Amino acid sequence: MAAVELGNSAEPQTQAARVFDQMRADILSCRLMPNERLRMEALRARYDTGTSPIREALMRLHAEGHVVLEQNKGFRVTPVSHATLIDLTRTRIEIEQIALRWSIENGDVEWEANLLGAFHRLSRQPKTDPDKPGEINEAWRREHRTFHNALVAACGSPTIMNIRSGLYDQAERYVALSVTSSIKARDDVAEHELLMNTALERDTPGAMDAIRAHFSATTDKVALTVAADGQIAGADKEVVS
Amino acid sequence: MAAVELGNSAEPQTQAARVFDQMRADILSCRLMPNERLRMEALRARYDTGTSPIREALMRLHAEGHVVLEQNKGFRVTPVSHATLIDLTRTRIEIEQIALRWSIENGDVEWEANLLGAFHRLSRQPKTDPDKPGEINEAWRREHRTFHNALVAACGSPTIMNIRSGLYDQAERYVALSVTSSIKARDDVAEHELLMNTALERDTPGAMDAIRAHFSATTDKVALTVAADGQIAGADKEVVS
DNA sequence: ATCAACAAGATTTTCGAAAATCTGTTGACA
DNA sequence: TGTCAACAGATTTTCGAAAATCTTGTTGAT
Repeated sequence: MAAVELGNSAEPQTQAARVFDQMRADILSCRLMPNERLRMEALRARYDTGTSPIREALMRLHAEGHVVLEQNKGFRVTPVSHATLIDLTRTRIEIEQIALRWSIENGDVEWEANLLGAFHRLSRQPKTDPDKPGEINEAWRREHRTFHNALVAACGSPTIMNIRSGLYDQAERYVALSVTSSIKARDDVAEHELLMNTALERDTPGAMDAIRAHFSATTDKVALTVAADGQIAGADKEVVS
Repeated sequence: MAAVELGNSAEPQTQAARVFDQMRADILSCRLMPNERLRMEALRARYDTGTSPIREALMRLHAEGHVVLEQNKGFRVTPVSHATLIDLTRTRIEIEQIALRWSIENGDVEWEANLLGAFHRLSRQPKTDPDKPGEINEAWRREHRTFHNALVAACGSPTIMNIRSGLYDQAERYVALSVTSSIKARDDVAEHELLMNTALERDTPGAMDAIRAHFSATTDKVALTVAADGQIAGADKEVVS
C-alpha cells in the first residue's frame, strides 16, 4: 500500500495542504487577481479536489489575510489599495529594522558567511527574465527572498520572523502587480550591497537607514501601478480555469 | 431543528465562525490546556456540530498559531514554553512601542478623552474576582484590554494593530496560566497611570520606557508559573467535555 | 530476549449530496 | 409609475458516511 513515500520534496501531504500551497502561490503571484471572486465550483475544478479541502485552504488563507470572506457570500482575493500599500511599507520598515538590529547583535561568523553567499548569488542573477522581457526572473525572485532572509537570519526571534514573513508575502503581491510596468532602472545591487556591508560592519544606524531607503524605493516604484483611489485593472473578474 | 435564532448580539453567524470564536476563547483562557490533544469526536460533542465546521475552525486557529497540527495525527493546543514567553514579550515590547509612538504623534482630543475614560474605568475595577478570590476578575480583564487598546488606538496603522492584537492574544494564554498563582502585589494602577500620562504629555521617550517596564513586570510574574524547561502541569490530557 | 512484520482498532481526511442562505427578477398593488 | 413581496436560480454551508492513514498490541523468527 506504500505510496510514493520517497523524497521528491514533500509528497505525503494532505489535500488541503496542497491546495493551500498552490492557491497561496497563485494569489501572491496574482494569477488570482486581487478582489477576484473565488467560487467553490470553479476552485474544485481548478485544483481537482473536493469542497472540504478547498474550504479548509480558504479558511487558512483567510486567517493569513490573503482572502476575505463575507457570510454566505463566499470568498474573494483580498483587494489591494494604495492606502494598504503605504501602511504595509511603513510597518515593514519598522519590523525589518527590529529584525536586522537583533541580527546584527547576535550574528556570528556563520551568519556572515551565508549573507555574503546570498548576496553573491543575487548579484549574478538578472532581474528580468532573459526569455520573456517585461516579466520578472523567477530565479531572481527566489534569490532576492533568500538574501533578505539571510540578512535577518540571526535575529533569534521566531515571533518577529513570523511577522516578517507574513508581511513579505503581502508585499510580494503588490510587486507582482507592478511587474508589467518598467522593471529596469534603479540600482538594486548597490542597495543590497549597502545593506550587507552596514550589517557586516555592525553599523546599526547605517543599516537602519539602508533598510528604510531600500523599502521606500521599492514601494515608490510599485505604488505607481496601484491607482491612488481604487482597484487594479483586471480585477473583479471570475476564476480563470 | 430551529436553533436559538434570537438576536443576543451577533447570532446570524455561520457554524464554523461560532465554533472558531468559542474554541479560541477556550484556548486563550486555558479551558483547553496547552498541548492538549483535540480529537474530532470530542470536539464535535463539545461544540455540538459536524466535522466540517470543527475542521474549519481548527484550520483558522492553526493559521493564527493557537493550535498546531501534525499530518494525520490531528490537532493540539499550541504548547507553551519559557523560551516562547520570553520571545513573545521581547517582541511585544517592540511592537507596542511602535504603536504607541505613532499613536502619540497622531492622537487628537477624542483619543485623549477615550484614554482618560478607559483608565478611569480600569482603576475602579478590582483585579481579583470578589466572589472567587484567586481567580481574575473577568470585568477587569475586559477593561484592561480596553485600556491598552485605547492607548494605541490613534496609531493609524491597521497592519500594526493586527499584529498587536495577535500578540496580545498569545500573551493572554500565559496570563491565564498564572492566575492560580498569586495575583495580588504589584501596583498595576500606578503603571497604567504612568503609561497614560506620558502618552497624554506626548513624552515619547518616557512612554517607551513605561511600556518596557510594564510588559517586563507582567512577564516576570507569569514566567514563574511556566517551568523553565518544559510543560505546564495538567497538560497532555484529553478534551474534557 | 530482541526485533520486525502483521492485523485490529482508532482517528483523521475526503467526498457528494442535502439543507440553508443569498441575489436578482417578475408581477401585483397602491 | 414606484414600491414591495414572493419566486426561481445560483451559491454557500453543513452533514454523515466512506476512504485513507496512523497507532497499538500480538505473533513469529532470529
